[in-house]
Amino acid sequence: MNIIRILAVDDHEMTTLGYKFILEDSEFDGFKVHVDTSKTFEEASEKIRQSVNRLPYHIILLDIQLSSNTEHKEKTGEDLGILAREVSPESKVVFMSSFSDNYRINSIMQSVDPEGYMVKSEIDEASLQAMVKTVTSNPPYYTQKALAAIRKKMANRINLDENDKKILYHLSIGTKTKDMVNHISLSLPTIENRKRHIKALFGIEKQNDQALISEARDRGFI
Amino acid sequence: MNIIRILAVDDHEMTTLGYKFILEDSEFDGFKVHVDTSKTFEEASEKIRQSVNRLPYHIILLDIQLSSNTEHKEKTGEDLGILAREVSPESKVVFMSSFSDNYRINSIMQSVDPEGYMVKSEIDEASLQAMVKTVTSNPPYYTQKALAAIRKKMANRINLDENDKKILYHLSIGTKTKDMVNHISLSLPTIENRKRHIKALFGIEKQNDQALISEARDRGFI
DNA sequence: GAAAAACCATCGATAATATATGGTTTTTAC
DNA sequence: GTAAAAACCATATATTATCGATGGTTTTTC
Repeated sequence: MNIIRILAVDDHEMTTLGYKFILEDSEFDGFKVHVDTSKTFEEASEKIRQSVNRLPYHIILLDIQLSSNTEHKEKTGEDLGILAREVSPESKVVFMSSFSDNYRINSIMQSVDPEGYMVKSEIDEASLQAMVKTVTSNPPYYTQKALAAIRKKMANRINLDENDKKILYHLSIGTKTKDMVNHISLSLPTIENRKRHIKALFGIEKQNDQALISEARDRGFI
Repeated sequence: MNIIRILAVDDHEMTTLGYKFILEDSEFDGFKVHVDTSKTFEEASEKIRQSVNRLPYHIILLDIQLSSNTEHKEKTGEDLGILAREVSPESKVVFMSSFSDNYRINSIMQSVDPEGYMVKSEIDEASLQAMVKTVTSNPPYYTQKALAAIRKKMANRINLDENDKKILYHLSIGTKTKDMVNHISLSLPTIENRKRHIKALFGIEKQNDQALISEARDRGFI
């Protein structure tokens, strides 16, 4: 009987234990599952590094929000995914996240391109089992909310460049326009100009920022 | 018992009859299914137009390749999808296509943004039933091959404009560079320049067109 | 090996973008 | 309500990117 080795990373131990108990008790065709767990970025990256010398993990399950030992640098599950791709390219990466917003999902789809993305509210025994089967045999596996976000993005004809997306992102988290110059390498008038330009693209000229944010969210940018 | 009204459009009658027999014989929770069929663009568009005056179709299943009565204008399932969106916006649109190439799927995701996309080789009784359930309650529904194409596209950081995509498309169907001026409103030197530029973006400078095509296919553009 | 096509480099023209400046309108905070 | 802050807008200039013309070299194709 083959063994599928899984590493589950989440700062809430109950969550990873849930995955472990469900998956190790499940019946699969032709294989059994073994689940390791980690609670921090450092612990998980160490386990991934060590695993590649012996038997790499088949699947790595990652929460996005991770509490870190070394508080000064905030490392997320996304960083862990990027690291996993580098040191353990054979492993399938699956995100298990509370986030179902477009910006996050789009970002992860580009930086990691994971074999799976599950929104936590949609995870249950059946979907966990289906995820393992699909990811090992015929990826990808996305739950419905992740799919809906992906669909929104795909349906979009408008393609904004990196700076435009940054502007929208900062707007959405409440950064003041005049402070954006500290995060984006553009001058203030240019940022104002681009905002006006994006509004025109969205067909919401002469309206305030709230309209812009809500339209951008609707179109899957944030 | 509620009735879910479906219109299935395919120029091969056997195919639509297959959908009809399977779905009308299926057991669903709380509803039954009735399937109308059409073989041509004209017949289907007429049925859709008439339906909105009485009871619009809940779901419209569209093949992409359609033979047309009036041979002079080639109307495809994609055009029918666009038309359906206009005249019957309540209806869910699902493509049932042999095409699983990225260019086609991307194009349809942008022009129609369908609630479902099924690659024909992946259609069976179970997936048909799952599609109807998902599309009516919580869209979208994509089969694995469609999902794989969508994933490829999403993972792409590079965004090419319409002209670039046209160039790649024409390359892929064997159009000669010097003939592209007839299909794209750019001069020959500009097209050559853009090809060089795209190659640079893809990291395949100083290589021939075959490499460009294969890289573009790999990245989900064609 | 000759013709066709693709490829490349340079250059002037054009269009898009960035930024500085100075102003008006709207929000926000007290 | 009012003063300060922020957002918004218009104009002008500089910079950059893109286009397309020309003429050449290299590679394919038959």
